[in-house]
Amino acid sequence: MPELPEVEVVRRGIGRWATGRTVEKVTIHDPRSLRRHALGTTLAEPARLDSFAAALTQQTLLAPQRRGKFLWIPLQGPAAPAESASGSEPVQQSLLIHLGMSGQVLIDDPSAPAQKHLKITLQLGGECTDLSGSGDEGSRGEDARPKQLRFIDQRIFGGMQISELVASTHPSGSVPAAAVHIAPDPLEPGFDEETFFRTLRRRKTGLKRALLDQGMVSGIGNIYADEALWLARLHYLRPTETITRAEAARLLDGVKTVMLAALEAGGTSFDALYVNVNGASGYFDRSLQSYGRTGQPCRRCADTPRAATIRRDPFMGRSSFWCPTCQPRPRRARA
DNA sequence: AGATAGTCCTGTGGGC
DNA sequence: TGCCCACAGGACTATC
Repeated sequence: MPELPEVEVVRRGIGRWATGRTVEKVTIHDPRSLRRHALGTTLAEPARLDSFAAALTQQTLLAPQRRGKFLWIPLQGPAAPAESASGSEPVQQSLLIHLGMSGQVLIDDPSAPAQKHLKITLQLGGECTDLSGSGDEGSRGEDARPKQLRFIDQRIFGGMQISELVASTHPSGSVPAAAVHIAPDPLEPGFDEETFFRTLRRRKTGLKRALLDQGMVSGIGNIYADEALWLARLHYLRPTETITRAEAARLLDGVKTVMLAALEAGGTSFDALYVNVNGASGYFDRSLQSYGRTGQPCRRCADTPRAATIRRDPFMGRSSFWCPTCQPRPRRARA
């Protein structure tokens, strides 16, 4: 399940291989991946899909951005004839991508066979202008060959849409309108711990529910929520209004620790034409401390007199994993 | 405002 | 072997 680290790996991959390239052709293999595109407009279905292709065609892909699990590519139109007469600021559009549960983005050779769950293909021309890639792979000549950006999604919880950029505290200065309700993520330079703490205290809900609320803090999914809570030694049902400043700091520390570790494990794995994603950053199998470890010994208290095994509780239609010794259940629990 | 339930999907795996 | 069903998950909507 792609959470923040996996999305960041994808962002870097797209930046390395697609920045500066121009969309020459858009193919929609499955319109369900555009479910959220042009929502709220009165466009009839065929026109709605056409508007996606039209908004992208001949646009240049600028450096991709991310907030939480939301990924977007700002678009730049063909050099417009002097339009300053109108005086109004042109609206800048972006291609907004969410990977959902099973989304992948690949940069592929056009001749590569279609993947089983291929949903959208962008034919890319031009040449990649990103200079951050290591010089040893992807020579200039290779970068100038036609490529395809492919969106693949087995379960179709993810999708693409065109969304206009609006001013924001995001480091890039803007976010897509369709993602304005998403809070800053803990790895964002402007993330404010004090705001996080105060928002948390004002809530009257359970700690994990708050962590999963993307409007409160973004980028955290079910897996990393459990891992961060384990690291911070906090129970997932702790009422948010009882969290102390020190506990909030510990929690954020846990969130950042697990995300950075996953990023390190997954960030090295993407290679030339395969912008890896799909959750499995390589981190999952090896380093998880609580998630999915039902009945297995907790690695922290294992050698103590109170050694416990990881428990699994049903929670919000999914599961919560926790250690009864390290994360004692509060007297007053709150879902 | 917050809680809850329902919706969108498909592959996997357990039970029989 | 094969069928059925529960389950997994993020984000959004509707309803209370």
